[in-house]
Amino acid sequence: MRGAQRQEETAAMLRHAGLRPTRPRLALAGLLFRKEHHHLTAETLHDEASRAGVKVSLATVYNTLHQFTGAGLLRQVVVDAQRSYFDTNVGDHQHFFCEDDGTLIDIPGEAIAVAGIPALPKGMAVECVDVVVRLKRA
Amino acid sequence: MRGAQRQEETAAMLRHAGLRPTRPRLALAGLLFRKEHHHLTAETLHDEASRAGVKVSLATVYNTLHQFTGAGLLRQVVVDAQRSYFDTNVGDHQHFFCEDDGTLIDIPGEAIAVAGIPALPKGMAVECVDVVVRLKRA
DNA sequence: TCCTACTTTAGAATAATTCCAAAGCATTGA
DNA sequence: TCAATGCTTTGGAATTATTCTAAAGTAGGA
Repeated sequence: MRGAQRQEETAAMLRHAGLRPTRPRLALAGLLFRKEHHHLTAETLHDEASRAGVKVSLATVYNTLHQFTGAGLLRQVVVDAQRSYFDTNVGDHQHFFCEDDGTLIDIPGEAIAVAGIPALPKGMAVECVDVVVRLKRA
Repeated sequence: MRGAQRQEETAAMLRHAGLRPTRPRLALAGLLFRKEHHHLTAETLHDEASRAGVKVSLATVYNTLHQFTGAGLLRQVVVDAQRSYFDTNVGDHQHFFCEDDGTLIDIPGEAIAVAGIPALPKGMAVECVDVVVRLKRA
């Protein structure tokens, strides 16, 4: 049975991340990682779950997204003061952001390069470098 | 009288930006541009105004910050889903962001460089490129 | 199976920001 | 200079996204 096997793989991934493979986490992970990379918000994932017949509270969706982000399974992209996206692609890459429709588009990590970051303040370490190229209709 | 002259300069700046030099706008501009560049939030500017004896509503602070940003007098820096800063430095530069204390530190534009931005989606133009180097205590 | 600690949940609470309709001014032309 | 006109400001309510809370549920080990 395919579904069962995938579920077991997902459970292993969660355990590996130090998270118990609970029903909500398995369901959300299933929705998040079933297909190619994409960008989503807590709200859209919650809706998607509802549509898929999975009943999880919005609070759980937020908890799960943050836990997954902390575990390196997701990446959070802040583009706007009122909207924050989660990206299932945690590889090296950056984003275009269309201000008109709020869409995110990936920029491959091989393409883009940031050079010349100055010496860091004492005792600090770089966690990540986020580049957002903001676009608007010409 | 120095104050009066500066006020007139500020008024000219606002008119040039297509904004009527009203009392609230003159007062806030005075606070914003009186000293070297800095980073602030609507809340901190509102507090600063109160302390300076200027009575403006928070709504007006928000309006004014957005109008100034639209006019190119300020730049908005989004670092966090719940906090957005305004920067009085609209010149070419980027930022370090200390996740621990929520501080912003400038990175001079001469220092940092972003290369390899791919072809833009049809009909789109780059509005700006924002780089945030996220730091945490080592 | 039972225990314990980790999770989920619904709904309240928070925080930042925007909306609203009424009252207040800056500007312009007579 | 003065009034008419339309842009502005205001306080408070409304909105939105997110987090908190306390109680009920569940996974995993002994």
